[in-house]
Amino acid sequence: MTSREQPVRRHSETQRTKENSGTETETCPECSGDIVGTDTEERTCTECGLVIDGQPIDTGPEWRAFNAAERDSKARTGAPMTNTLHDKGLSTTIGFDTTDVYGKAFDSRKRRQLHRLRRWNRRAQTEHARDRNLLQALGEIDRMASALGLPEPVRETASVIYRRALSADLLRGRSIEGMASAALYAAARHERVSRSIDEVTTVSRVDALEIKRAYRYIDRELGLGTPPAHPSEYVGRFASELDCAEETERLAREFIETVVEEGVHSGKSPVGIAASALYAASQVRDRQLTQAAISETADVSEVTIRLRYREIFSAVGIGNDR
DNA sequence: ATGGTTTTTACTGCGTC
DNA sequence: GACGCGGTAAAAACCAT
Repeated sequence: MTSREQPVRRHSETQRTKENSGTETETCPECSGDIVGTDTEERTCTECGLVIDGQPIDTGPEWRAFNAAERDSKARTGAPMTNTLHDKGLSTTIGFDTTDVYGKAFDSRKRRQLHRLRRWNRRAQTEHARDRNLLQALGEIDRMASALGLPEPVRETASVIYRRALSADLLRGRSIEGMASAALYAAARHERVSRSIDEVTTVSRVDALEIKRAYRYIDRELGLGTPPAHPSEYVGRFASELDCAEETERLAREFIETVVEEGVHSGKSPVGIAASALYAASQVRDRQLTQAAISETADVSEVTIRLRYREIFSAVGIGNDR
């Protein structure tokens, strides 16, 4: 202990700085030191030891229980509210007691009735949950699709995929967001207007890893058999984003055709090939595009572009005469 | 988990404007 | 000196097993 006497006084008036700014910092009225402690315990000043509002709130129960059964019988509250359930956890559940409030056993007629009630109650709830789930997911798909400029048929396909996943019970423990993103990603590839995972990520509320995981899961479980993305699916967008010459884009597409026919592309990322083909084409024609610029818009490293475009050149039979 | 392949990161050096 | 490019080694990511 320090030799300094710690003053213990009650003081209910506190100065609050930064009134409405998220993190609330309190300052001691005596020495303007920092106040530590939460509502449930004593709050004290770190500098002078002044106790602020020293009447902690006990959030626990006011009764005591010595075993689980006793706790059950004394507790008057249930599970906390949650937003992860469609009804915030506030739905009715029909218990499994076989006795009425007086402890008298139900007759068989009553028991059958209860059984029916339980069943319909459960059905109504899960139907409801599914509807809400679907509604939210379809909304998300729509939003992301517009953001990515994907046409109507892709949204259709995405909804179908999502519905299939839902009815196949693939949603357990997975986020609606992630699943919706994955469904959209898969749909775009099926409709041959692929977007990269990275692109989907930019408009999704979940990260790339989750989308990837969800995608692989539904692709496998639903037997989607998603075809590999063709490099030329990316060329158009990259070209317009870089606003390069029409002719360069056309040449890039030619290169890609050749490369694909030769099979040089297998195993390599289609995005990288598309980017490199553009670079290669630009080198042949006007040399307007830099590796850095393409790397930026296509999200492919410059190294990869270098590696690929050399392969492209040798595949299309362009020597080192640039 | 593992191992093979591809991609990225980080860095260095060269020629040009 | 900044820029565009090439090359390399090592790390990281990816993918099938």
